[in-house]
Amino acid sequence: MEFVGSVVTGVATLSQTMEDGRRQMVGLLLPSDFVGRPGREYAAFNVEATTDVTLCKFARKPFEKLLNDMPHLRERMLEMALDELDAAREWMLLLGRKTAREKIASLLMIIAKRQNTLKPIENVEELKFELSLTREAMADYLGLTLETVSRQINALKKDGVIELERKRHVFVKDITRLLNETGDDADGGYFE
Amino acid sequence: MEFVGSVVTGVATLSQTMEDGRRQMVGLLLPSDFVGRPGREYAAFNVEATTDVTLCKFARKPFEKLLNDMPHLRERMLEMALDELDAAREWMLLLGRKTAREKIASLLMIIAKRQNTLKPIENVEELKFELSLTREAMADYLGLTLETVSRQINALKKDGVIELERKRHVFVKDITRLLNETGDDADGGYFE
DNA sequence: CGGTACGTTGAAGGGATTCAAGGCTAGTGG
DNA sequence: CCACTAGCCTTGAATCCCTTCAACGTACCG
Repeated sequence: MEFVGSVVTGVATLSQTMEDGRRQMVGLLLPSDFVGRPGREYAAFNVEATTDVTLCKFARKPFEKLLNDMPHLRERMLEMALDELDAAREWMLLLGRKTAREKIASLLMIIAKRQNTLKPIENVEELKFELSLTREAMADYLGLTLETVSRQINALKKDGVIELERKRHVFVKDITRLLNETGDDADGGYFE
Repeated sequence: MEFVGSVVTGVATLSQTMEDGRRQMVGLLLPSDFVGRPGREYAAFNVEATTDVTLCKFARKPFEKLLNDMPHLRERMLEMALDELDAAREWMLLLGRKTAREKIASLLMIIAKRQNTLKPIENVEELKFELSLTREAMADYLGLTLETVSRQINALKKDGVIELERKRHVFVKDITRLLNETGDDADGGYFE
């Protein structure tokens, strides 16, 4: 924990593991996300890269000094922390109450949103993106087993909600169709 | 969302509800917890009091002004947000990977910790506290049904891990015994 | 005393897990 | 060049934990 930083390219995960090996992902770090916690010596969670990652890193101590000198930076940090908290709470709804199928659909939407920078153009109805996670990583994200992830992804494919290419490339013809599978109300903020 | 504030006495909850009624609690607000989000007009989640609550509240706009004038306040807000984020992540492990019994044990520990201000006296082995939540609220906290909550609480009682008085008062003779039921490693930070 | 909110308990059913086997693809070394 | 291995993914069958549905118990209150 000598450093803090920001993801520039690649994907990393934040996770927690129980003694017997059960694992839950608690953070998905995509480009622009912040890593580390100012004002804390130790790390509470495991950070792992799932692809090659380039990081823009700062030594923690000088960074903390910087926080004091630049009020805007701290303002930004607070904003980011609160956004993450909101995301964590959405995630809790997913983990606690959604079905396996809804979980998968939700994850696909989350990844799609983040990768496409989400232009607010309302006419976007198609979507194409890459899953940079293995089935196991998805399972850890969603609180499922990798078998269930595999089955549900293929079920969505069989039902024509998504199309797959080489297991990792997803193509969505009709976004609202996928949106309806997430269990979220209305458009889930996708078009805002 | 015209106000922000801090809980002084009582218990409130932060929750999210799906169209069909499924509900997940995403925040448990106990005395000293902060309510509301500076810099945001609308509320993303429902806040409900589960007991009578006294609140120390501030109009949001002046409070935001205060944040700019007092750097220490913003520092404190950031710290609180990051602590909440850590708590949310522990909660995610609970929701995604723990069994019903582990969930109940974990919830009991969480409430116990917060109500007893947790003196770091290591000799504490007994514990007595009140559940200010209904079975249904616990279910919403844990991502279970209220029936499962009821069954698991009574199972813990039958196994001698806890004792009950009038359904809401819990007495724990042997804390480590309860701790072992949570699925967390070691002491879960209880004695730190 | 009826009504309501909260809690318990039983029986049946189902969605996800567990266990097991096999397929696909890329990289490696003979 | 081609087995050969390793990592990832899929699929089936059986099992189990939790949910669902239903009935009943209890305490409090007008």
